[in-house]
Amino acid sequence: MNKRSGIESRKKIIAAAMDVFSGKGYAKACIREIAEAAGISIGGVYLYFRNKEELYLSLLKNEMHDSAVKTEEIVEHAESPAEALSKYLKMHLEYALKHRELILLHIREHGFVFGMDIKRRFFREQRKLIEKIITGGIRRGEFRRCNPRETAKLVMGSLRGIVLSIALDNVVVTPRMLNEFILNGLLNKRENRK
Amino acid sequence: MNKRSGIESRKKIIAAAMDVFSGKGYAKACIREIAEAAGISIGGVYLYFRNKEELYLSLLKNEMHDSAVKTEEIVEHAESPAEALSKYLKMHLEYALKHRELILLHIREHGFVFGMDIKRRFFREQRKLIEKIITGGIRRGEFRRCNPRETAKLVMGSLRGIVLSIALDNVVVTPRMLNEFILNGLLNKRENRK
DNA sequence: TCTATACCTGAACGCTTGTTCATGTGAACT
DNA sequence: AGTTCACATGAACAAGCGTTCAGGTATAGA
Repeated sequence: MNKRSGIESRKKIIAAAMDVFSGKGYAKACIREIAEAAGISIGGVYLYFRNKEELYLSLLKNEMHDSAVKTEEIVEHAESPAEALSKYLKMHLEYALKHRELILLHIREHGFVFGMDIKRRFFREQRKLIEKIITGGIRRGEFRRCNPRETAKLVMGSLRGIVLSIALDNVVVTPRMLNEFILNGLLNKRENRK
Repeated sequence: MNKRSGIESRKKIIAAAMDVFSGKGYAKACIREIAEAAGISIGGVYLYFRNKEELYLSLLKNEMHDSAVKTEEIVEHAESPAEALSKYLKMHLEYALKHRELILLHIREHGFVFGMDIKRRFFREQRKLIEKIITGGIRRGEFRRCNPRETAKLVMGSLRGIVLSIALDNVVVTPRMLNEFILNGLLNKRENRK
């Protein structure tokens, strides 16, 4: 392992790119800024990544992998569907608070189509996970009857909006609030009006 | 009113810009494409709008006004808070299905900060509207006890995510599904486990 | 018809950005 | 010390885009 290995440089570029892309979006992030943040020359970036797009996609893939591992793990150990969903939501929220980079998966870089397959896969897998939880919850009588697939889509859509609001607009949301909202909805079932 | 009035040209530019910005986002939309779609010269666009940013902001303002008028109207005539919210959600969904342009208000052009005051105002006003509905619903016993302000934020965040999913990813969501989701949440209150 | 003015055009300009490539350097090996 | 090769540099290039501006035209009024 020689001293001037490219491995370190690659890592630096990835870290810098993650920061710049997360903060500025794909369009406004420029390779010069990433290179500078990485302490690498502009031409040096191209020793490791064919182009800007490939760099971005590389980050997406990393992020997706990290995220997927975490969510499966957490949900695997829950005692009930409601708890599983709670943990899922909590994990996602906390991750969003600590890792701005998550928004790369949630955000839709308007006007750019590459990476859509990755993002779609991320959403599909997350949706399936939630669907599974919902289906289990219905079977156990914990969740009301509904179309698990469609409902999972709504949960994912909501989560996306909320994660984006947190990451981009500094909205404050606690896991408990979110949990209450998703699990309980708005109607007052105590009254049992319907 | 002379024949070669600038009024028509201005309208054409606005219509074309709305289409291009909605479809491509701010970064990828270019003045040349807008000019061509409007049937106006590139330099002609600058007779009416000082620059690209001003054009975009002009669209935001129009869209915000249109949207606000519609929502106030609909909610004003509802018989109950639950109905008001249902109508609000329905209107928003249907509008999103028919008018892609709505996403200009919902989307966060990552990396661009102008227009944020407009978008924030839009969100604040919508949130207040929803908060009012929720507060009324709680008072009437229709909605469960919760913090109306925080919950309104969650409703808005969710709606944003869902609208974006519809507009950008062609997710299918019916007003009824959304309504059920927001009003009922997931828990099975029939069981009254808690 | 002439004049003034509002509307209009599109080539040119200047800037930015992604990318390339000629050149250089450090490290390891002989 | 000389050689090789992986890593690295940054000026230069080309393309794209926002914007400008010299020049043109249509319209209305005198």
